[in-house]
Parts: sequence; C-alpha cells; structure tokens
Amino acid sequence: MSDKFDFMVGRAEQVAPRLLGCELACTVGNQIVRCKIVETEAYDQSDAASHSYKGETPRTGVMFGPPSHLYVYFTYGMHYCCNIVCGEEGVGSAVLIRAVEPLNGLATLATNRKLDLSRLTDRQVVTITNGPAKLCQALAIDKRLNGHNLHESPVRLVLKPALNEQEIVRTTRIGITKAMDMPWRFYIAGNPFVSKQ
DNA sequence: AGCGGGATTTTCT
DNA sequence: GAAAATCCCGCTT
Repeated sequence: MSDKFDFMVGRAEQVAPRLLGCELACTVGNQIVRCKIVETEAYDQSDAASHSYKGETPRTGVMFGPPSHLYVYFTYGMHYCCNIVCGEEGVGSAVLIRAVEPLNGLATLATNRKLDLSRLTDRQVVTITNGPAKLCQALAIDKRLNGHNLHESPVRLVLKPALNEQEIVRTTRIGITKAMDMPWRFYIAGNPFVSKQ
C-alpha cells in the first residue's frame, strides 16, 4: 500500500494544484478547526522568487527537508506565512498556502484575527482567512510550527480527491518582485475566500 | 475599485 | 543597510 502523501514528493508546480480542495485540521484553543485549501503558490529551487533559490540558510532549512512538513516564515516585521514542503529531501521546494475556506470554528478564527464575528457582514467574513498571513493568524500558526510534520497534531493535512482541471484557475503569483511572469499560482474558480480573483 | 503609504523586525549582503 | 511570498487604512476616482 502506497503512502497517501506520495504526491507530495513531486515538483511544487504539480503539488500546488493538487493541494486545492485538501483540508487542514488544526487544533485551535480547545477545538479542531477544519479548513479547505482554496489558493496556493508553487516555489521551486530553480525559481528566483523562492526563498530556496540561493541555497539553504538557517531560515530556509526546512524547505530542504522531508516533504509533508510545514515551512513557516516571518516577514514584513509582523506576519507569518505557511508552506507545505514538497519534493525530494535535499531539494528546496514548497507550496505557499495563500487562502483557506473555514468549514467550522469561524468565531474562534475571527477572535484570533482580533475581529468580532457578530459585527462582520457576509462580505467581510472572507477577510478572516483570505490571505497567507491572515490564515496563519486565524489558525494560530507561527514560528513554533516551523518544521512540523503534517501527519501529526496540532496541524494535520487531510487529502481529498484531486479537483477537475476546469475547477482550477492558474495564473501569476502575488507580492513577488522576481520571476513575476511564472504562472505558479492556483486557486479554486469562483471561491469567495480566494485573495485575488 | 484602485492607489499609496506606514507598520515593524528578521534575514542576509 | 535594504529588502521582504503582507495587511490595513485613508484618499481618490
């Protein structure tokens, strides 16, 4: 029987769309919150926009480690973003999780984001998790989870069947200044939690 | 809806 | 010392 996470060993460009529709099960406070991954970006070692491009450093070591682990980095002086490491061990590649759709625990996530769910309009509810740093704040993912194994609590990856190609939009990545033309951003078409349609 | 600036600190040159 | 895989707010169309 093959490991259900086998596809994580592939190239980031292949893994990123495959992760759409998969779920993260996170222990947040005293409950388990499940979220559907709706937007991802691939970062490869041969990619000038990737943290791993110039080789392994203390910060990026986890990207070069085994797949199916979390690479959490700190940026802009105040934000955490999380990636799922993929590819062979020794290769620096990962998939940035840019947006998720909460399936339960919305009030808890809002509280972590310093928002009051009862005061949010339907239009505003998506802002709880529609960005890479927002979802980390909502799910309480920070530096302590850098290198975390996604087979284990408190953050587990739950695989789901691959989506149909027609359900996935492929386009350029956001917020980078190098390799801006590479179409390595993927999102679920029409999903309201996607950061930018 | 889109643009511009400020926040804030780690990381690497 | 500069840049950074971001977010939020305020201002202008």
